[in-house]
Amino acid sequence: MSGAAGSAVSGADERATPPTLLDLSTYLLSRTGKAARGRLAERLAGRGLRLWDMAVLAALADFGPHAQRDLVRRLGVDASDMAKVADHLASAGYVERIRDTADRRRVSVSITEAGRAALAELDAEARAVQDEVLAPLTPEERLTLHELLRRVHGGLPGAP
Amino acid sequence: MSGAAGSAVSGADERATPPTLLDLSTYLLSRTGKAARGRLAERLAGRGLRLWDMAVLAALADFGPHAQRDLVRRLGVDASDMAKVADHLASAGYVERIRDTADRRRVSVSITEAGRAALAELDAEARAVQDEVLAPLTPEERLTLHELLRRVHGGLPGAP
DNA sequence: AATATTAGTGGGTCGCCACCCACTATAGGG
DNA sequence: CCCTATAGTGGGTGGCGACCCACTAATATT
Repeated sequence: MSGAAGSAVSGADERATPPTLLDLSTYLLSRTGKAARGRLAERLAGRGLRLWDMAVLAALADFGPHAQRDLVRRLGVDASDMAKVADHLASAGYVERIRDTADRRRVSVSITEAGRAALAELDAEARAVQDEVLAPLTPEERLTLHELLRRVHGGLPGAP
Repeated sequence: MSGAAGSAVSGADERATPPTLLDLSTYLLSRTGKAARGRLAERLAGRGLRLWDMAVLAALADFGPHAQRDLVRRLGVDASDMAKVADHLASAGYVERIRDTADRRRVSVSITEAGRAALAELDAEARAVQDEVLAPLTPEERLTLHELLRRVHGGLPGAP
């Protein structure tokens, strides 16, 4: 090959990301976020679960039983999709659905012991992913990052 | 409603995100990243472009002409998809494709003036999104975040 | 009692993304 | 030359996430 035609690209940094992109926090956020999401999703998939499943379990564990419509509001999912997630979690034995006796249209969803156990494991998985992804940072830096991200997250539509 | 059935959820924080999730940097990263990605994609779509188009333009602007296979290696896309992106960019007049005379299998892709102009605009869009998403942070904090993300990004597979 | 509203379900669409395969054209090594 | 490898292309697949609509059951409204 040698010098060959008009193709530049010296060869050393053949795989380097364009600085134009690296200078964009937007890009970095999107890229690292995707990596985090992807890896977590992969691990959850190993257990037959998806990200929404974990979110629902977390909501139930943190705030107690919800009517499905409340889960919908809290998590911002489509009601129809929520029904499917609830169905899936129920068939896995992680949540229990019972008709609300006061308003029989409603279905109250609550987490089971198995669900709590599963959530604990999912949480561990998430932290493992975190350790992978944030490997280049010191513990203090991770804290800093976490706090900054929390503020950014708080500014997004759908979180006070 | 009153006490009613098992439904807890006091009512005030009905839309709050579960702390179990908020405590995970993984989650925050994924969430904020998705927001950034989504908004940028939305803006690019307004110009008939996608994220990969921008990445390719950036690579060409930053490193000069590439054979398609080099773009594939640098950006980690599938060769087949790269062909489509190149095709799309060419038909928009943002890149020029010429057969490499030395190795006629190769197609050398280079950015055009129109392409550079477009990239500049895309960059501006990206920065606008950045301002939106990072609104809660001070300029110094944004810098800190950027640096941390850069380090994290550097640790991901595909960037030395 | 008639009507409107709400909760949950089932079913389907659409766009995106990543991936894979078959195929052509060219190049290079024995 | 023959055979293998490489560059690019076209076409197609499968998963996923978001969304939307039609429908039932139950509740509120008047």
